[in-house]
Parts: sequence; C-alpha cells; structure tokens
Amino acid sequence: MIVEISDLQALDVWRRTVVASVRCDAPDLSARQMSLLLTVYLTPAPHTVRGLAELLKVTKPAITRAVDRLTELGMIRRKVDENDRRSVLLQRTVKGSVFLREYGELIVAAMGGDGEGDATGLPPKY
Amino acid sequence: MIVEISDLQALDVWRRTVVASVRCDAPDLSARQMSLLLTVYLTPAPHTVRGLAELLKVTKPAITRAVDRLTELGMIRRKVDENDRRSVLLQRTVKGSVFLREYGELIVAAMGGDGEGDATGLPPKY
DNA sequence: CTATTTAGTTTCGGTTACGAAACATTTAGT
DNA sequence: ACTAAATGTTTCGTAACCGAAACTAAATAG
Repeated sequence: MIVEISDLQALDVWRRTVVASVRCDAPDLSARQMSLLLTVYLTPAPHTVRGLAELLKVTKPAITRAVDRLTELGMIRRKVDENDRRSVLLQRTVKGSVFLREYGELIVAAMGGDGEGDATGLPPKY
Repeated sequence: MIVEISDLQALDVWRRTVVASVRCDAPDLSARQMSLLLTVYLTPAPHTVRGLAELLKVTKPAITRAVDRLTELGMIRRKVDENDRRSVLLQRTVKGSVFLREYGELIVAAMGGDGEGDATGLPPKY
C-alpha cells in the first residue's frame, strides 16, 4: 500500500518533468535516445556502439541511428579510438551538458512541487 | 553546489529508470507520447485532444497521432463525449494501468538501487 | 600473407512521425 | 435557417526510424 503511494508519487514527478520538457520545446527524444545520452554523460568512459548496444539490448544500427540524431542535435560527438581504429568513442559536448543540466533542474523542480507548484506554470488541474 | 549534486542524483535515477525500461523491451515511447499517457492517468478527467494540445503546447494533429499510437498499443482508449459530440474523451485501459504501474516500480527501484546516499543518514525524500 | 573475426555503417523495404492546411462533423450565434 | 466557430481527423510532402542483412575497414589468428 505504501509502495503503491510511493509508485504514484514517483510517477507524478516523472509526469511533471516530462510535461515540462515537452512544453519547453525540448527535442522530442525517444526512450532509447534519452537512455543513450544519459549513459554517455553519467557512466564512466569509454562508450562504444557495441557496448551501448549490449547495455540497452538493442541492435547496433539502432545505436548508430540514435548517435546520428544526437550528433545532429549537437549533444554528443564521435571520435575514432586511436588504440583500435575500428572503434568509435562517444563523447560529451557542451550543448549536451547544458541540456542534461537543465533536465536535472526540471526533475528537481518537479520533486519540489510535490502537490502545489508543478513546473508547468499552469494551474493545478494538470 | 548542493543543488548540483542533487541534479546529478536526480539525473542518475532517471538514467537507471530509462535504461531499465529500454532493456525490458518496453515500447520506445517519445517524450510527447509519455507525457500524454502520464497526463491521462495521473490528472483529473476529462482529457480532450484540444486540452492536451494546449497543455503540451503541440499541434492537435500531433496529439491525434500520439493517441493513435497509444491506442494501437492498447494503453489508452477514445470515447465520444455525449455532451458535446465534437469532443473525444481519452480514457484509461487496463493495459495502460499495468504499464504505468510497472514504470513506477522501475523508478522506485532506480531510487533505491545505489548512489542515493547523501551522507545525511536520512531516508530519500521518495 | 591470407583468413577470420570484430566494430561500425549503410542499404533495403516498410513503418511512424512531423507541421501546415484542408476537411467533416457538431455546436453556437443571430 | 444560415452563418460562424469549435473539435478532431485526414491529407500532403518530408524526415526519422525500425530490424535484418550486406558491407567497409581494422585487428587478429593461423
């Protein structure tokens, strides 16, 4: 029962955050793209296509495409591994750091609201 | 400084949750689709296309398409409003409830998993 | 030196999504 | 009744994305 309430509270923080990010006109990233971006920024390097494909249990082309998209958005960068020139290392960028920092702030704002402020700037109905 | 750490902790919970959902082979929903689904389930009815378009600041066709997709996935349902037959009410389904309940469990697991320590000895807020 | 394995990308056919504009249907105004 | 407004969907042309398989380039084995 308490767990149920906790689940609902957690989901509601999630809702407020995602709604705020959509309203802010942030790029409409898919779960795959977001998981890739967060992994590159928050887990220790090196990050390769193969490693991410295994971590996320998706195909390599799916990773390549997500990297393509995130590169277009300027949130990530490719760099050939000089120790093994077959490998591509995925690296952070300033723009990606800014985006994720702001995203973190959205989450914290959504947590702080807890029933009043909701980071959407709208009345509490939504 | 403390805020920075808090942001990073929040982002890491987010990362663990999204990575887990991708690994679980959950549907690869976009931020828009997820925000729509969460809003229908966690905010008071009625939910209409127009209302959601305004809430999320996206076009009505974008909402129609997201509803199409979520309907195909069985996570949401359309119902004509009998008081104003122009309107379509968006309603919950069992499948959607199950999906979101499991998603909430993923978030809670990501919070408890590791790295939540803040050296205060106090339990995490959620 | 050739064969095999490995890493990542590209191709293929088909699906999903986008905004703008046009659309049908229903309600409200006069 | 006849017009005007509102709601949601469809169409249009375009871009993103999917998994499977073919592919290039680099490293390793025999």
